[in-house]
Amino acid sequence: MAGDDEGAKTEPAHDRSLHQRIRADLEERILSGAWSPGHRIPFEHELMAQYGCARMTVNRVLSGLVEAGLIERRRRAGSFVRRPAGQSAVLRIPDVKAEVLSRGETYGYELISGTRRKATRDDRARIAVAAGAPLLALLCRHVADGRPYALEDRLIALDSVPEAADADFATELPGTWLLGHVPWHEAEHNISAAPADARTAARLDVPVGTACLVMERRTWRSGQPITAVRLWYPGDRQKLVARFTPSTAAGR
Amino acid sequence: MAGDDEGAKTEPAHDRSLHQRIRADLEERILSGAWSPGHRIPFEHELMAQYGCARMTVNRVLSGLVEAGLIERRRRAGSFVRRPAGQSAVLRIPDVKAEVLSRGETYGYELISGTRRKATRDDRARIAVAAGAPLLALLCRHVADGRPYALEDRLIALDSVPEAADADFATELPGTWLLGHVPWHEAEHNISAAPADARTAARLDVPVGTACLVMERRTWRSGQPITAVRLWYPGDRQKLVARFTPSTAAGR
DNA sequence: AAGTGGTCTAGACCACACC
DNA sequence: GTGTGGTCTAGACCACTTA
Repeated sequence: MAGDDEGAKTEPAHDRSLHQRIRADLEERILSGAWSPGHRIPFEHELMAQYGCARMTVNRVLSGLVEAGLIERRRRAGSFVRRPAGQSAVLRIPDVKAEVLSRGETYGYELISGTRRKATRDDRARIAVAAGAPLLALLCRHVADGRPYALEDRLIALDSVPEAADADFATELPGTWLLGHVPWHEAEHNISAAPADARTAARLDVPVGTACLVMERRTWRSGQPITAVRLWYPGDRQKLVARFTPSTAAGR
Repeated sequence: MAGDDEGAKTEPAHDRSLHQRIRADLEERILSGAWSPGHRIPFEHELMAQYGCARMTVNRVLSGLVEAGLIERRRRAGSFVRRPAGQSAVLRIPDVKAEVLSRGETYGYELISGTRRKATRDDRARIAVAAGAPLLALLCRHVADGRPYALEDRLIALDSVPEAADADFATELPGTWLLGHVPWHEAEHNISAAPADARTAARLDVPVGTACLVMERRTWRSGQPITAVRLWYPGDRQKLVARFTPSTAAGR
């Protein structure tokens, strides 16, 4: 009969649904090392018997473990604990304003310059638009507690986002504005360290040559470049934090 | 009858399974902006009718979209396209050897020093062990094409990984050895920029003050600290690359 | 009260890999 | 062949939320 899942209801078991409990059970065994990499975990029909549930239920759990990168499955052979491949991490990059406010500092923003121009050779190394395509080039400063916090050097492809030409970036953050107008897009981040050149150092109010964290982000939507932004953070003021939890991040 | 999924077999449709095609359909609508944030997507029973399939099938798809952070669901109300929150990215941090080899350069490794000591105050700021707990402190150099590539400054908690005392880190990479002995663990990464101090600069063969990317990683397993490592990369030689694909990374 | 999603069942057919 | 996972069905009961 449908619905009379014995294991699930006769034992309330902390409110979690059956598949969540099975998932937690298996994850615990894998992450604790009780089942080390390469170990063959029970077949679906064995888990069905152990938990007294339908095959669909254990299948759902195992599919989730595959998606999380914890196991791999081979027909006829079974399911196996994966070896964690390399190190992956989920890096959260909040927008600069939220970042400053979360540090309990006051936030300020200034548009230093905003110009419209046709893509130069240098621009095209940063953002993959056609030669001569119209771009909006912005330079802004983010300020925390009155001190320069980060310098933002951004290009926006006007072919992809023509409305940007009419936006007022003196009052609205380019990143926020873009998220509102082009909500979902792919992104690639490049993080490196570089010494501040004379102009950058002046704008950040740090000595020339100060080690800076440079975050470059290029985003596009279905192949169309949207924007390329370079953020300069004086190294001692900024840290990027990333957390890695095996069950969340796939090691694939 | 079970198995006679009309949509799936009468139209082979590029080999993908039914739920994969539904998933791709919905994702395309969301990511293209056709369904913008806040939009209510069809109810499960409507999707059942549209695709001529069982409710379980569309439910599976929608659950996947929730997990991917693309939609949120509310009982009685429906399912809604989420607004992408902040910027998240999946950062892959390969082990240094793989990193060098993937650049097509030859890889070399040297153990500069390896000492066993009781945790000092400074150590305990980096790795949360008890005062006086035994630590293994390693200093190693990674070499690419004969040039110093990165400096690795690592602490290993011997209380958590006693076998590390007997490992030969002159020949075996500490990171690789640890992955083999403590396969799954949580990690936290801190990425910043700093100028190379005199000793670091000498070991990396760069001028003092060179902007370096400093990656600090602390890992533990069920609360037990395992290792803390600090990797110094001369800024101009190293970039961390992260990609963000909405359907992969949850914006939660 | 009604309608949504959340979960689960007990089957089924199929593809694939190994024997 | 045989046994595994991959997928799908046509129901079902329940919890929750909104009207």
